[in-house]
Amino acid sequence: MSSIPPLSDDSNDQADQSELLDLVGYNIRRSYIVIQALFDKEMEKHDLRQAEFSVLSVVKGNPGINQRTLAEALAVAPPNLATLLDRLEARGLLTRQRSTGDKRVQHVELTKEGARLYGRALKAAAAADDAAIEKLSEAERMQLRTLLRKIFIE
Amino acid sequence: MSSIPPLSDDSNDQADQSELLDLVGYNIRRSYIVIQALFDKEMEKHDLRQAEFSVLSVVKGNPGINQRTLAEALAVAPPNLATLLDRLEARGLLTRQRSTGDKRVQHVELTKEGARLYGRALKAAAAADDAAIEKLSEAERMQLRTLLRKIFIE
DNA sequence: TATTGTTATACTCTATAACTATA
DNA sequence: TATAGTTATAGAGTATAACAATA
Repeated sequence: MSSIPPLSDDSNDQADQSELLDLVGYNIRRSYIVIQALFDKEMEKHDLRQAEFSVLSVVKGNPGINQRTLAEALAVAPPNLATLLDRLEARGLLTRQRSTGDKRVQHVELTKEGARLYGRALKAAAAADDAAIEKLSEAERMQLRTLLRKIFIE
Repeated sequence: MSSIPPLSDDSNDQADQSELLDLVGYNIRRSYIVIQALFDKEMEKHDLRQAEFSVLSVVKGNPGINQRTLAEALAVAPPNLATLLDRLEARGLLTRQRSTGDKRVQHVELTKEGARLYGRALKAAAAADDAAIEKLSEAERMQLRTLLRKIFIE
């Protein structure tokens, strides 16, 4: 006489999450988790966090940018940008220079060392990016960037 | 004789961030910030955070799911799931029931109140989602979900 | 009065180590 | 020994209030 096994504790089950997957927001969130992990792992080598990398990038592309414009471009709150810049300045990666015109304003620029580090970090960032989207064709990658941009560009 | 104006403090400039925008990861990050803000605002009405909403959703779709499977499905660390469930259970939205087979396992289910709240919250979530992707056609929305899923589905 | 940037601080999210009880 | 779940805690990220200096 065979005994009836206990009800499954669904030990090896995969959960159905179809309602969540219908939401674009949830798909963005999950993708963000994956790409963030890959990015952080690459960036560790250069001792840079995401926000720090993006600061270096925008400062490099906009030498002498002021902090307000920088904070706005990166969607970072001004108090958090201040401490971000403190760290990067202490590491000798950038400089803050008081404006001669409006003395409230500070102009931010990369140092040579900052530009050098950013150059290396950009390659690492591109590598992480590639790893995350390895399953996408070149056309799909372009498409993805375009679609996402419609969400956050005003 | 006209005086020369001081160098621009780029007061109204927009920063060039083309190198960042080439990275899919950065586009995901920025979109995530936008959609998250819309989502949170909608969810406030139901006193639910993102992680709490996703727990309710997966439990509703998988009644009796155990915590390990739930944690894995949502990419939430077990200790954080435990405190998440504490709060939801204290609010009477779900129950944890010790398995009769394996007494280490707990089975999670929504209460009637939990199911009711989730029903309302899902509508709010869909509204936030729609607001974020209002510029996308139906075909583009589908496309976006498909592309993103290729990043985080193993 | 408004703006740029700072300091201090609090809150949330996420991650890890150490534990329990069961298997 | 390994697994399910918990507790405690630390860290990072983000947000707000109050301030100083300048416009």
